[in-house]
Order: sequence, then C-alpha cells, then structure tokens
Amino acid sequence: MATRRPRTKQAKETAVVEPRRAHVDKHARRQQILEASRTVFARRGYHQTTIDHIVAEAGVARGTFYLYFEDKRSVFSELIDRFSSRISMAISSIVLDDPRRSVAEQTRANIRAIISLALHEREMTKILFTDAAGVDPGFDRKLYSFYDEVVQLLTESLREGQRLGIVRDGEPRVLAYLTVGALKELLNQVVTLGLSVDSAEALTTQLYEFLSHGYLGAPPALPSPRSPRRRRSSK
Amino acid sequence: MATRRPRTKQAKETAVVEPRRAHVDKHARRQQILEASRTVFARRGYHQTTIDHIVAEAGVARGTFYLYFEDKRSVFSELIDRFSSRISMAISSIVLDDPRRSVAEQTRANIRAIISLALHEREMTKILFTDAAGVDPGFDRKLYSFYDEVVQLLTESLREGQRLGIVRDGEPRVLAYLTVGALKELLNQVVTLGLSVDSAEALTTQLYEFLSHGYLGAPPALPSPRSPRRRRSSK
DNA sequence: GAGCGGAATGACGCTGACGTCACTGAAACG
DNA sequence: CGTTTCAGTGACGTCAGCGTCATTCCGCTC
Repeated sequence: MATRRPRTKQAKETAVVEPRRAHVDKHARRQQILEASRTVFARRGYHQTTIDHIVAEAGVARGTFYLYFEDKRSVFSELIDRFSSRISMAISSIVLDDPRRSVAEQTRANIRAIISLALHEREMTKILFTDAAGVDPGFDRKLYSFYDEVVQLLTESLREGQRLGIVRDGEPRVLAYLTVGALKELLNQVVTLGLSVDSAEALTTQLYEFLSHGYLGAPPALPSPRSPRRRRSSK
Repeated sequence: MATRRPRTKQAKETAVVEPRRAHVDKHARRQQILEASRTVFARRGYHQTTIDHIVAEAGVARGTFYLYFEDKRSVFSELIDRFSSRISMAISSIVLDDPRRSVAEQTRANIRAIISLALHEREMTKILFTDAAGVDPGFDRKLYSFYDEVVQLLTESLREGQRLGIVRDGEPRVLAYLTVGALKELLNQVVTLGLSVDSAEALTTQLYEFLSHGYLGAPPALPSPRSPRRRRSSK
C-alpha cells in the first residue's frame, strides 16, 4: 500500500506493446520485500524474524510475500548470495609485476575495499556474521563453501608469496585462517561499534601493519640493529 | 529407560541414613540431560534441536526434562556458561618479572591452553562458535559481555606491553580484536577439520609466530637495520 | 504388605507461525 | 462501460513444538 505506483506516463506511449510494465513493477516489489527483509533480519536476527514481521516492514500483505519468495529461508539466502558475491568482487587478484602498484599497495587496496564494503553495508555485514551460521544444514554447507573459496584463494596467494620470498614461513592454510579470522573480527566490530565510513583507511593500516610485522617482540627499527631475533632471551 | 539404575549394593549399607541417595541421583540425572543436550546441539545446531530430540538422546521422558530445566534455552545457557568459564580459567595473567618463565613463554602457554581446551571439548567449541550467536537478544548480550571481558583483558595487557616496549605501536583495542579474531578462527577450524589433540603444539607456534612477526614483507633480521619504517616504498 | 513420598512418564491441549486460496480491486482493453 | 486479467489481500486450516499434570512406578518405612 502507499507504495502503489500512480498510473503515469506509461499509459500514453505504445499502450499495446507493454507487457513490460508489469515486469518493472514486479521487480520493484521484489526489491522492496528484499530490502524490508534485510532491515528486519538485521534488527531482530534471522530466527526471531517471522514472515509477519517482514510483510509489516514492507507494507504488503502476507500473501504478497509468497508471490515473490518461497519462504523466509529463501529471501535470506538471496540476500546472503548477493552480498557474498559483492565481497568476492571487492577482492582483486594480486598482480606481481605491475610497476604502478606494488604488491603491498594491492594488498592494502583489497583490505580497504572489504572494510569499506562492510561500512557501507552494515545491515548485511551484521546479518552475515551473526545469523548466517546455523540456519540449516544445507545453508551452512553453501556458506562454508563460499568461505572456503576465499580461504583457498588466499592460501594459494600465500604459497606463491612464500615461493617468491615475500611471505614468511608457515603453513599457508593456517596463515590464511589467521588472516581471515582477524579480518572477520575487524569487520564485525566495525559495524557493532558503529564506526564512521572514514575510519576505513586507519583500520586498513592497522590490519596491514599487523599482517606485516605482528606486534610482539622488538619494534621494526630498533637501536640495537644486529640482534638476530629477540624472544625468550632469558629476560 | 534402559539407563535406569538397577537396585544394587545400596540396599545393604546403612539403609536408614541415606536421603543422600536421591540427591546423588538427581545430580547424575541432570548431568545426563546436560550431556545429551550437548551432543544433540553439536550434531543438529541449537535451532534445529527440539526438546524431543534431547530427551530421546538422554533416554528419558519429556516431562523429566522439565523437572531439571526451565526450557531449551536454559540448558543451552548452562552449557555455554560452564564452557566459557573454563575458557576464562585457561587464561593466566602474564607476570612480567618472573625469572623462570619469560613473557613469551607465558603467552605461548595461554595460547596452548586454549587450543588444547578446544581440542578436548570439540562439541562445546563447535556449539560456541556456530550456535551461540543469534539465540535471542538477552543471551546475545550475555555472550557479548563475556567476549568483551576477554578483549578488555587483552587490550590492557597490550597497552601495558606497549608502555614497556615489548609490544609494537597500534591501537591496543584493535590489536586485541585482530588477535582474538585470529584465535577464534583457528579454534573453529581445529574442530571443523577434526585435527588430533597433538597438533596443539604446532598450532600454538604458528599463532605465536604470526603475532610476533606477521608474515608479510622481509624476514625478521634484515640487512638494512635503520630504515625508520618500510611500507609503500615504491617497490 | 500396606502406606507413603517423590521421581518419572507421556498424552493432552495450547499456541504461534506457516502457507494457501477464494476473493477484491484496479488497470488494460475493446 | 462491460469484461478480462492479474497483482494483491488476509482469514483460515494445519501443524510442529511446547509445557503441563494426572497417573504410574519404585523404593523405603513401619
């Protein structure tokens, strides 16, 4: 209701050749329900949300929902699908011999892109992290395979980096988990704490520095330059 | 049923002075239900689990469940409470001037303890990570405050470490999130992939190394010692 | 072995959420 | 203006899961 489009322009131009019009509306209606669902899922969480909550938010009748979606699970699935593909697209493969962009800069760009996406899509970020797991076994599997794809990609990159001597030793897959874990947590906190979109740059630096040097042990450039390590040095 | 204790020994010794017996049994019955719940939650996930699933696993009648617990949410809550306090206990505050155990060794001990706990309590670890979020708003708050406690503790340690020059620069709270995120992911994978308990040591080393040096950029002890930073150096 | 206390049982009624479908209303058409 | 068509509606029947409670069962006491 209220959202009903008033008969406009449309009526004049080529009245006959327009089974399109219905289509346009259908898409908009669908989108409207999708967005309402996103809002409600973010507010109440997936399991606390009922179809009635969604249709109330969207301002349509219960039956209308079922004209566009199979059930709650299927709207949810579509939201997650769209969002996870946006995440995938935010990641660029790293080109090793680009003279204009160092590997470091490309790495930072990837981090920055993901953080920005999370900051611009707070609702979806929240949903992804707090509700996506445990919806049902089938969905869990799908989600896991997306996640695994990301980890796999990163693992390969790290392995390659090790071959080239720009990534330190360590089981690449484990390093990938650690990295993704750190990133996930950062994203989660970013939306939970409601940081502003322009904290993206600072956070990117923090994460990048973390990945570069860690934080324990001696600072990068220290007075005593030739100490080979410095850990467990009896103290 | 079937699990019913056959009247044994008991009958003979001090038949009179035993209102205890009932008590012992009550505790055991409660424990039995708790353990069955844990198993079922781990297998099906919290939301897919019904009271009927639990009582079937425990081998008791539906009504019996309600003799010992308020509802599903309350068993779940108790399981999580117990487990999270075991996690807390696994962490020791770091003593700075202990001549017998370096800070590094204490740090590693903490990591090792948590990883071992996860490896020994796979069901609970899985439950904690995949089902605990999104149960209901009240529970989420409780969980968050436990989580925040851990982060807070770590944040303070890092701040102190920075003061002493044994932790590098960076917003301590952000470093804490990154660290906890990496750890969480590691624990999650550890149980998902079903690693054996004796991978704890290797994983501890991986995580500790990660926290110490990160993995990007040049290896720890480099020729050029006095470069003030080292980032985006055009390449 | 009669009587008692309390743990255990499971059939039962209730509820909240689901998905359907007979109906409504308005746009499009002739 | 009558007719057709189809998106939209919401009352309704269904059902899964819940929590209760009258009854059964068991072990102990006298």
